[in-house]
Amino acid sequence: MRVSFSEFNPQPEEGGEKKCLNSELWHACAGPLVSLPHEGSRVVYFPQGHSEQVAASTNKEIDGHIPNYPGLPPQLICQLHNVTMDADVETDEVYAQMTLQPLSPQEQKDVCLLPAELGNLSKQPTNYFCKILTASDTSTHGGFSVPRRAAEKVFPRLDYSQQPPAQELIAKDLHGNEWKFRHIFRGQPKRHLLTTGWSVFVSAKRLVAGDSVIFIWNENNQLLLGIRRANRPQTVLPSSMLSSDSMRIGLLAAAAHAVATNSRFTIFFNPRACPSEFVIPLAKYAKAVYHTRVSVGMRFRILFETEESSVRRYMGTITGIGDLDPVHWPNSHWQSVKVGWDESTAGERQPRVSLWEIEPLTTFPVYQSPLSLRLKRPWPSGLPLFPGLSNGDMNLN
Amino acid sequence: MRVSFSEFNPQPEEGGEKKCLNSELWHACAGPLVSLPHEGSRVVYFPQGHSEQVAASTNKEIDGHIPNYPGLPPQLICQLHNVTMDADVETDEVYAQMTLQPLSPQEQKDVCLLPAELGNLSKQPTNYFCKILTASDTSTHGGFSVPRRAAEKVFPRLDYSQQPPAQELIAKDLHGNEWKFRHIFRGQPKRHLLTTGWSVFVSAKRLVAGDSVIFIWNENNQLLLGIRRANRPQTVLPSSMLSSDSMRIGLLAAAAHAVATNSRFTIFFNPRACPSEFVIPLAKYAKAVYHTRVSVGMRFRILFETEESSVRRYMGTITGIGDLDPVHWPNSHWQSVKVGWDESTAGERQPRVSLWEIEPLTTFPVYQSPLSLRLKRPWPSGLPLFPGLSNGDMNLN
DNA sequence: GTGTCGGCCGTCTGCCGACAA
DNA sequence: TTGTCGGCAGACGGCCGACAC
Repeated sequence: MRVSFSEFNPQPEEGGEKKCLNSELWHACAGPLVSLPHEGSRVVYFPQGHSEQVAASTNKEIDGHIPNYPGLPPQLICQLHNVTMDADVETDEVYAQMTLQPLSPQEQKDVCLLPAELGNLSKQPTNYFCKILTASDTSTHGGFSVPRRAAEKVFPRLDYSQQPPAQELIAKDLHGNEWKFRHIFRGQPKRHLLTTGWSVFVSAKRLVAGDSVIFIWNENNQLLLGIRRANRPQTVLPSSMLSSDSMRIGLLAAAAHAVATNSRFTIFFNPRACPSEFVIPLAKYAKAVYHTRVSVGMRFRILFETEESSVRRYMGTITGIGDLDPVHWPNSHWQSVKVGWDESTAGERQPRVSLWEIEPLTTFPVYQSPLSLRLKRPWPSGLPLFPGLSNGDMNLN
Repeated sequence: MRVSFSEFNPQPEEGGEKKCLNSELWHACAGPLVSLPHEGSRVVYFPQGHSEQVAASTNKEIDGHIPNYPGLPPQLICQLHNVTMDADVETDEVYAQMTLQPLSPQEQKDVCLLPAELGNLSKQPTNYFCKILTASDTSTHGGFSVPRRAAEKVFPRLDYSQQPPAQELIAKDLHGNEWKFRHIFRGQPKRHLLTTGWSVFVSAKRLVAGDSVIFIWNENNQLLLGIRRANRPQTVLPSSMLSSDSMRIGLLAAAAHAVATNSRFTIFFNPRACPSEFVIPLAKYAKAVYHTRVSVGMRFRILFETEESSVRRYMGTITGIGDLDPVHWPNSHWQSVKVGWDESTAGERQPRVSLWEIEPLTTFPVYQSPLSLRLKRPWPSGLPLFPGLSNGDMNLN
């Protein structure tokens, strides 16, 4: 039996909208913790974090100093004009392209939060599964063993009156290319397998054991297929196009140029390669910086992604508060919190986080007037204190 | 019979010198027209040409404007501290990494040419061959057919008393990895073939018909093996790391930063992707700009590389002289000569060249005092007129 | 429930000379 | 001189249930 899904909805995503891959598939590949700010909202852009992504991608050790740039503040309030989800042509790794426009000095003074900007939900799809490939899955000797719950939840139901039950699946990858697989339920004990078509997919995508595949059954009755590669540190290779110094200067200069000319600039966000998100919704940022009281010794929790692509909590204690790089990026909120982790396995966890990444634990009543908040150091000049807001105007939650 | 060459010279290139691949192999892959300036010499760097390389590599249409950068002149006299020949890890395409330091304003005034800087020879090796792969060469059905003259010139001589004559060849690729091939002389009529080992090389390097392989028998009795890919314009893909705008700003900012701080910066030169060399020996530049008289209507010749990797002459006529981009890069010598080509097949040839690329044809006595030269427009401010030089001091051939 | 293996075909790889351009 | 092909033998791909964890 041949089951075709594309006939129900002949490529709707290439209709009126811009060419942009399926949002659910993108988020499934990006992971449960990754969220993208909304188009049209205002965000805070951190050149320092952007530099870290480039440094991580070029495999250039940060060696302590990420240079700053004359006239470029450590955080930049921007209008987010455009967000495009896409995937690398070579590796299928997902990335987001964002077009940012720094607010003018006048606009920066008039900042007040809009309710629409509060939403920052990562719409992680539910009708999908993600499996880490085993040696047998990637071997040429056989096919792909589908976990039973996954097959029953995501794949179209087999006709079990057949012997053996089987069907043809057609799945679209991140670039819209279709892949055909024979889905069969056989063996002793019975199990779901993908046989014919699987090996060509593995070799075409150059998958190895440890990489993951993601199948999504989306609302248009289409089967989508993404991949997520295992962290192979040596994969990142030095570009032979531009020196890493030029790249790091380039991203700073592009932002500074946009500030100076009140124009737009474009950045790429690679969720799987990037240590931390460096484009944060303005409301999330403001809430964390102005409405969260932190101090040394305070306990907090944070979310991390597990190897199996689910979410778990880690607990830790704040051990210090201060600039990550006081020389080049003074008065930055980027990873300004030094932390220690509860679990010994957390030795590889980053020793610094940003305020908006953590959830402080308080044992006493939470309610505090925002005006009673005292930052440990003065607010950096150039960023307004939201003068249009008084106590109670910011309904954050 | 197994012939091993590496035993004569166990990895000498990784001894005292820096990790740098074989110069002859690099030049053979780069092509006969590509030359690299010498370490320690002075060069002229053209940000405009560098931008063109990046634009060509990112597949971003130049759309007329390559932005300039405040304080960055269109040509920069630099000390060339370091030249490293290397090859891309993914594609094996050769590139050169150069470390440049702009001369200080004082040094720019004291520029005078040294005899050692005159040499700019491309040491193209002689004991090598380059073959464009046929469909049969890249098919899984068979091996590699070695042209007879090539095998006799480059490969170690076979023991023709054997039936059939055969040997094992070991060749090192651009990264120093060894590849083994069975070299046999058989068939009716007799011909040289590479059989066992060839197909794994083809698939590992992802070679297709039209690509070229290069075998070199170097002075250390080692067999070297390079590849040169056919021009596949769609191969260049948009990087998902940095926007092309950021890259173009970045290379300019890196150079400007080096000028401002009197420090070094690093650039990459991709000879196969780059429209024109943008780091030119100072002597070559000076000779072309000061000692070559050009005018509209003058005939000239120029060298081009043929498909078979040899050199041939093209003839043309100068149709205009002036800035390529008068708005962003005024008073630049970069591709300041508009030309027309004699042959109709030259329609795809670039319509502009730089002075140092062409050889003007004069039917009258060539000797002219350099002081009699008159440029069509004043020398751009900031670049000295070699004040230390008088007629006769510059012995430029 | 699922990862790996032995068994067993069938297809494709890869070496050979024939033949022609 | 060399690009492509038919022929052929062997290797590997790939589908199956067995079996163990």
